[in-house]
Amino acid sequence: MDVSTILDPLNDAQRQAVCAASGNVLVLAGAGSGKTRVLVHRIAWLMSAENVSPYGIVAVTFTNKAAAEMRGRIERLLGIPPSGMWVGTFHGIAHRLLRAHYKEAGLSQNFQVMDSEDQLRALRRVIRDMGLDDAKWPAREAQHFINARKDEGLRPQHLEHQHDPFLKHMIAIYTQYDSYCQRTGVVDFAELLLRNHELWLQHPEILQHYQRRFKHLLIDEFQDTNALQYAWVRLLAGKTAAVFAVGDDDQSIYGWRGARVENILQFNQDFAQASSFRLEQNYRSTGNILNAANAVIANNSGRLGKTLWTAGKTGEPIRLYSAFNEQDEAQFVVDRIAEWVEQGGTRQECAVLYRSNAQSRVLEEILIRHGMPYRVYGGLRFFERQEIKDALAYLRLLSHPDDDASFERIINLPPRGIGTRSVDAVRELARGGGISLWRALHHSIEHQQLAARAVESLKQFANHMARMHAAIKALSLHEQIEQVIHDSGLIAHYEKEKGERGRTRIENLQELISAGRAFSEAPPPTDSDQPVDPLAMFLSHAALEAGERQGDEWEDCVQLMTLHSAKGLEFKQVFLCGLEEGLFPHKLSASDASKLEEERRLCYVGMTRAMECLTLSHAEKRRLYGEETFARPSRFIREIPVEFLQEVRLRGSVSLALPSQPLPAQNETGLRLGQRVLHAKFGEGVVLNYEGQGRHARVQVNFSREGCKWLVMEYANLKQL
DNA sequence: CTCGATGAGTTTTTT
DNA sequence: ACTCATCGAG
Repeated sequence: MDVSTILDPLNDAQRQAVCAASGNVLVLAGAGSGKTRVLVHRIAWLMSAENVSPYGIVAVTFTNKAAAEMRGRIERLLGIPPSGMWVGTFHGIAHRLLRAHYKEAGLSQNFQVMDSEDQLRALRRVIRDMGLDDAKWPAREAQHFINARKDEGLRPQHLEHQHDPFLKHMIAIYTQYDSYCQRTGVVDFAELLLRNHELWLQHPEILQHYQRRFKHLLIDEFQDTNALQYAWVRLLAGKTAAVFAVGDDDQSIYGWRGARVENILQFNQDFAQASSFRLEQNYRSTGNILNAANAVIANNSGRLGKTLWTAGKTGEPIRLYSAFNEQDEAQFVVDRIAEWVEQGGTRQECAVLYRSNAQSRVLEEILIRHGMPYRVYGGLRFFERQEIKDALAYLRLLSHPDDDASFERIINLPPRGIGTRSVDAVRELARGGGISLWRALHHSIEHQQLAARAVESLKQFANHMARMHAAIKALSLHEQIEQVIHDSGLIAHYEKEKGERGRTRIENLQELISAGRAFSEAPPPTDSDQPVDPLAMFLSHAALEAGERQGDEWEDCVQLMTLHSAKGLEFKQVFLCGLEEGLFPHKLSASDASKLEEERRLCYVGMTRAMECLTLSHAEKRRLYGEETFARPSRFIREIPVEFLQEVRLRGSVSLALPSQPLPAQNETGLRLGQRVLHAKFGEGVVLNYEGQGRHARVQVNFSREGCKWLVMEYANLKQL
């Protein structure tokens, strides 16, 4: 392949990164600077200029979408599918490895992957079985605790309770939960990675095999890696593989779920002789948008420091609208979109971004009133739907009878006269004998300790499952699914559900059959020498790749989504709504400087989604949790220099008469956000916010001892540290 | 088993 | 204000 095809479309900085001498490379790539492009071209470069076999390359991403996108772009660039190369998510790759080495990893051959909902149900079960009060020990909390520990690579035996009763319980639940998973042959998301990591540590020969094979590791969105993922990369890379990591510290918005930006800083120390490159030329946004975004993010401390620039147009100023309330705000946004469409734009070029999902409702109402089609991202995905999970539970139980969670889900669905009493009896038997519910079911039928009618129902269920098991044995995957959906009685069950809902449920179940057919036509690659059961693979696929959000993609729709889900996307028109203190930055992040910085990065991410036009809005009054709340405009608004802003005023009169009103000046307090200060009485603290000017200026300081306080500058007498 | 009352929680989300 | 899960009564 001609290298000019690879290098010609790149700018200097990109080309330098792509052609960097073989070794560890860190690319700091600002928003819209061609991050994925560099990754893809690097792979092509390795293959053509350095003669690296695709067999020796792994490329890791966070989402299935990103992995699919990358695979597609590699294929387009090379002209052939990159067979032999591993391109996938951390979890997808870990899953593939565990399937190949399930024995050494201590898993059963048909082990199943649990999604978060399954995990929560499992934890509820475990907590109840431990005889704990589930009101006092909420499963959610345990779920967070366990996932966070696993993401740090920690097992219960690594944890110390330090005589803290809370920790003591959490560790006990963690222990019980692990043994529940082991017993029933299920693995949660974090477990995939942790198990894989442990597999490598305990079986150096397996690790060596992969270290010898994979000479090049490429990692996307490196700022989002958590401690375990980082350790996983280090282990796989060993001393010899070359790691090519791409990320942007300014776009780290997942700290709250364990992502560690520090991994970027750590890179140069942990990966020998790493060279780093910066991509700062932006190809997406206008000059005004970039300058404004740069100004906002400049308020964060501890950045690696990048300044985006563009060779493109300055563009229009950023529009700012102060709405009276959230209806007014939504009305404004929808009117601007309507204008855009009138002038020949499309709706799908417009994105309305907000901090929290609850904000979509008012926007939707107004959009509906205008008859303007829209699409809300987020919400349930295909494989997460109730009816789909019901059908999958049948399939899982047939594929893996020890899967207690699936057993519990369908034992009385559709209702078949097996109530809590009977299930409790089966559960008791299972616990006493240390066996699965499925096996306990047969015992309880034989022992006849239950009422005759209950035993009869149990017997019928057991026979029913056995019949289905025999019936689907020789069938192809989609026939198996079809058979089970009908035989299980789920169709009949959901037909009874009245209205639209029942009908869509049935449609979804039909869709599941098609999903099965599509899956058998394009099965994922495997490495196991043993024959793999297509059903087991399909079930893992369903858990690992929950499928698309809602459809309607073909229609020209306005795009509604949270700032988090907008990461990685771009739109000509971006509307950033609800820029109010308390909402964005969110009040739950208000008392912690590092959380505030994450909010600011979120704002930066949102702003840099815009290509041509960015519109900001805030409402003076908003109904929140059923209460009218008044909020000041977000600090992020006044962090934008006024020369890039234009206030939009409606209702005719004022708009032309007054020049755009300057917003509260940049910083009248002489203090920097994040600045450490000393107060005579409250001690040391960090400046979080300020408002007003001159004598009336007030600052918000988070004191390490006294917590958050607003102080009047004139009297506070703060000393800078 | 289904229905309605009651109470808790309500930032962001992928795998 | 609204959703969602759980629980007791019919």
